[in-house]
Amino acid sequence: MTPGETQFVEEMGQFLGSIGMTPMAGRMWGYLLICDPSEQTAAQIADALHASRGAISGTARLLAGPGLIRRTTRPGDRREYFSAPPEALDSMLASAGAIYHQMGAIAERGLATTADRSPESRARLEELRDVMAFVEREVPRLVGEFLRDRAAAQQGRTAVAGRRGSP
Amino acid sequence: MTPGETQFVEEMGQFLGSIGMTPMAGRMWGYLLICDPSEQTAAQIADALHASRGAISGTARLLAGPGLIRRTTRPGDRREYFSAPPEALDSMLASAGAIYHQMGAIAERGLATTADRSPESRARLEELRDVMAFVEREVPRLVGEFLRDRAAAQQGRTAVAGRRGSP
DNA sequence: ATGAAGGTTCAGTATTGACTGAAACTTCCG
DNA sequence: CGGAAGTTTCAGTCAATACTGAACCTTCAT
Repeated sequence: MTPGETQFVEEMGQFLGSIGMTPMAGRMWGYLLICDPSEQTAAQIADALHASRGAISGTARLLAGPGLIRRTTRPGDRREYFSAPPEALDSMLASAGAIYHQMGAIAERGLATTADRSPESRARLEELRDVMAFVEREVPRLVGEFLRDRAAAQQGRTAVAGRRGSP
Repeated sequence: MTPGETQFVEEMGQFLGSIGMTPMAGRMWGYLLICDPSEQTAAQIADALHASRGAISGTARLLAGPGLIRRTTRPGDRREYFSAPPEALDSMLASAGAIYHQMGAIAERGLATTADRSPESRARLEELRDVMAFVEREVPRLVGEFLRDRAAAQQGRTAVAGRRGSP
């Protein structure tokens, strides 16, 4: 890896580390976003990140859970190949949505346990719950829309690219 | 606090703790969502959460930064009062948006440092950047829309409530 | 079978960072 | 000016946890 790539990987590590994932998860995902070829073995990743195989193993499970990475195998090859698939972004936004869901659930439980309190007292929690419910409902719809549009645009671009360079 | 309220506060602490904030920040915010009266002094909060003054002070700065809590003062009262204002939700969603922004920025820097790589190699990062840009742009718009609608609904409900109970 | 290679698990370590509590600072009152 | 009330700062402690590395398990080739 070039110094710039190392820095990118490290930044992603710090970033995902700061929002609840482990730094190693960020590094591994970051590396899988820029590596060539796009599929890499555990040994290759461990080597590139100067990490132990144990860390890669555990982190791979962590990332594969919410679908951030894909694990593939090849006939006649006992190794596993990891990659950051295009669907990873959907998965990431989906798990972001899960956060809103959790928050809404906590608010709901809070409301249940303060059922006897004054309406003004409960208003804050009610608002929290309502906003979370709205975001949880609408954001996936919005993102789905975007992904559909982008897929269509991609198709168009490919068709144009096919005709490219023909004078 | 009742056991149920304590549990709510603790859940919020664990939750915000798990996504990058400190547990104490979650507890404090949770407490400010359910406390009565809605404005509380640092001493009251420290007492309710069995926490040190120092922790409350530091956490208050942490929460006030992104606007999750409001600090108010009263004439002839040297104490500061903390509360979770209605705008807190906007602020929260805004700082959630900041996360997408950060991610987009990291992707952008990654693209800058891999400028000489093949298009296929950079496609993953480009997609990440594009999706982040889209979410960062559209989600605040969506939320703004919701808040406006809710404000309007609130107004209507208040008018109806004023006529309530008159057969 | 036996061995090699890939993968997982887990006890141990090292580091991080959240919280405490005391001291210092600020602001207001007598 | 002296002091009391409130707040902030910070060094120190303690707990959480991310990572290492060795042992173990599994699968395939010879």
